[in-house]
Amino acid sequence: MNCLEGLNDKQKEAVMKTEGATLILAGAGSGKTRVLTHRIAYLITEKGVRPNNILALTFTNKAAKEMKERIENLLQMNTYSLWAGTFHSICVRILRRDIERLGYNTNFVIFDYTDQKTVVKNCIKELDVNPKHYEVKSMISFISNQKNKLTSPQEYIKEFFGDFRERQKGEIYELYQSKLKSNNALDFDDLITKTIELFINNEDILDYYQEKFRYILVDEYQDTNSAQYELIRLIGKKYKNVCVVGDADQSIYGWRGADISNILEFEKEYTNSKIIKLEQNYRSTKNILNAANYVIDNNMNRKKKNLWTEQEDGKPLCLYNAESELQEASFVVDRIQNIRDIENYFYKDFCILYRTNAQSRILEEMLIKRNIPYKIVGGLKFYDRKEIKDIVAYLRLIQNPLDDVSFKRIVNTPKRGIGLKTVEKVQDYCNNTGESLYSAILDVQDIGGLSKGAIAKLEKFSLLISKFIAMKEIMGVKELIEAIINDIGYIKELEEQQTLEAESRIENIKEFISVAVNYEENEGEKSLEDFLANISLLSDIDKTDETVNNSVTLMTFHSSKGLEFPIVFMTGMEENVFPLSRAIFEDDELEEERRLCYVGITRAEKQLFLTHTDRRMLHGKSQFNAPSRFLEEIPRNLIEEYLGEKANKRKQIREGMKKQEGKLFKGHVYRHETIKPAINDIENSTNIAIGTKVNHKVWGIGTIVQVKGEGEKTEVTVAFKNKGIKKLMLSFAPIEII
DNA sequence: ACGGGCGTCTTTTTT
DNA sequence: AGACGCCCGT
Repeated sequence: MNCLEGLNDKQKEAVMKTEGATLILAGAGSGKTRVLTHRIAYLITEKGVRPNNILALTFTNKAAKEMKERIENLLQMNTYSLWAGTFHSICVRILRRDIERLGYNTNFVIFDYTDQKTVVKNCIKELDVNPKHYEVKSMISFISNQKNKLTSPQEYIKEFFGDFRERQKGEIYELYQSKLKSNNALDFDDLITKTIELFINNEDILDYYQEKFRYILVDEYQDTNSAQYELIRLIGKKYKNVCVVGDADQSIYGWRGADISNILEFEKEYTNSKIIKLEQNYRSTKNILNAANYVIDNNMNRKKKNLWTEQEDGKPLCLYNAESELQEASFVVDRIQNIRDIENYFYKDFCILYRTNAQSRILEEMLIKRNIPYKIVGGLKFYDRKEIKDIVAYLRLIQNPLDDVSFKRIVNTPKRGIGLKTVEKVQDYCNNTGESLYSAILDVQDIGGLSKGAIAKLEKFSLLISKFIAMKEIMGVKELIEAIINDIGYIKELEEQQTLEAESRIENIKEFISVAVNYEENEGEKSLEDFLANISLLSDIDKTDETVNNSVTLMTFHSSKGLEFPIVFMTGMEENVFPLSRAIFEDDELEEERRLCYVGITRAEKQLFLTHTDRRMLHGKSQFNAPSRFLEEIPRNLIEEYLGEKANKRKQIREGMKKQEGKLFKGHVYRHETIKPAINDIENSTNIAIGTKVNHKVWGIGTIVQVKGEGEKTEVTVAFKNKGIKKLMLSFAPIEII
């Protein structure tokens, strides 16, 4: 076996530079996964490193799994002792061993976003602060930000003691954290920060892992946040054999705390670090790669690099301007069918990308209508379905009886006549004794103020849970789930409803059981806690059904990171959609959108389609958006516009425009162009366009930044000098066009 | 305790 | 458009 076979010089260098810190700047499609796997194989065979001395951090569990499989193929040995996984799953593994040192139990559960919302809501209520001032969503991201910066609630409160609002935010954070602890629960960020805390407070444990993980590899390094950076720094401090692979141009998780400056920090932290650049792209045709290079070049805040390919020019990019999202969907599906028929591609070779999950619906409907098999990544959120969350809540309470959030979810699901008032009384009791809800109802007589009926019902419930806890000891996960469903009569209740919705819920539950079967067949360890951690740490990519074989893939641009497809459709290429409206006025956010666009383009191997529509239903309203600025950033000679048979009229209009403007794609013509109405209303069109200057009776001069609706209902958003942004009904507003 | 109905709000990406 | 929360009647 030769670990260097088939690699180019740079790749070889990256594989062989095993000692010391290495920063691999790997452009899109430059074979970084290949380098990582070969590097690990090289470490094992050539350097005699034992697999259990290697830690590989990946972005999804799927990537970890694939990496292990490839190494196994390369080396013909099993990689059981190699730790490869996401930051989160690796941290769970570490915490399961030693989290007791931090005062948690090793059977802790992981709280997802829904649980976090519940906890934050409780905190706001309990602290009796004005909920208007502290939106749940922004509190969660506030807390997440603090954790990623490794700021404790106490530190935050201390720092902002003088500022009432900030201090109160700190207090919510503090209460949130203590609630998590009393529930014996960790949120996603805690998995990282608690591991760091464990290391910092326990030198022996840190030392153990420093010795264990002598070689560390980190994939998708551009998307790590400061906490993750700190974690790597701690573990790697002793041997400094840290190899990170990333591409700053593909950093798309800034909103989640990912920090590109980690790349700069890396060079500072590891003074003798070696930087290796992989710039040859093996994935895409010249046309596609050029388009990507041109687009990303518009980002000011970036190091130039030269990504090149030996491949042929390939087909030009195909641009399509639809009237509506329906027409857009129908175009995409037409092309898929057509190309598959004529050019020998399979359905699995196609991928449809969009900016937001909400855009998938129309595409799905069209695919169903035309009988094309497809799978959708994310969006669907199988594990967010009520019926699944209910069953999971049972499992969580069984595995961690301190979990009050799950307790409250299921105490009256299915209906047992235990209402809010009763639960509140138990909660009051618990607030005094410090017990968990489940523990309190074990001695339900001790709780004051409950009616006889309530006591009986609670007793029955506590017996039920106790029984399940006993069953857990002797049953596998699948068996346990089936026992629970039978016992509580969940499916029976649904069957009685006899609705389509109930039917699909039953289907989902069956699907969930097969998830458990799968888990028991494939996973080495088979505990309930491991099962639960497993399902909560799955990325959207991990969750997609691998068994659906030959189908078109639909997903967001974000989910597509790290993947590749022969033929890619980038849909919804419109201002306010992509880039998203809120990113347009923020330079940083706009640049991140552009990187996202770059990620999208570079997914394509052979052919790339770009579609945009004149009119799109968004949030229940018709919107007219100009074509995305990213389209203008692609040189015109790389693009061929698709004009279907119905487009003759359109073609004439466009030809006319071309003559007028001289060029269609040069400069920012589109954005200042009159909003194009749907063809049939052309007679009714007005001169209102984005960029039009208007004079308002009261507010003076302003610029139109958005136009929504049509006809009498047209609503314009105008940015006034010094007066801010106002929404106006065109038909009533006292404005005139300047 | 529970469910229906009405009004309000919000609009991203996710481990 | 859709989710969510609140209120009221049973």
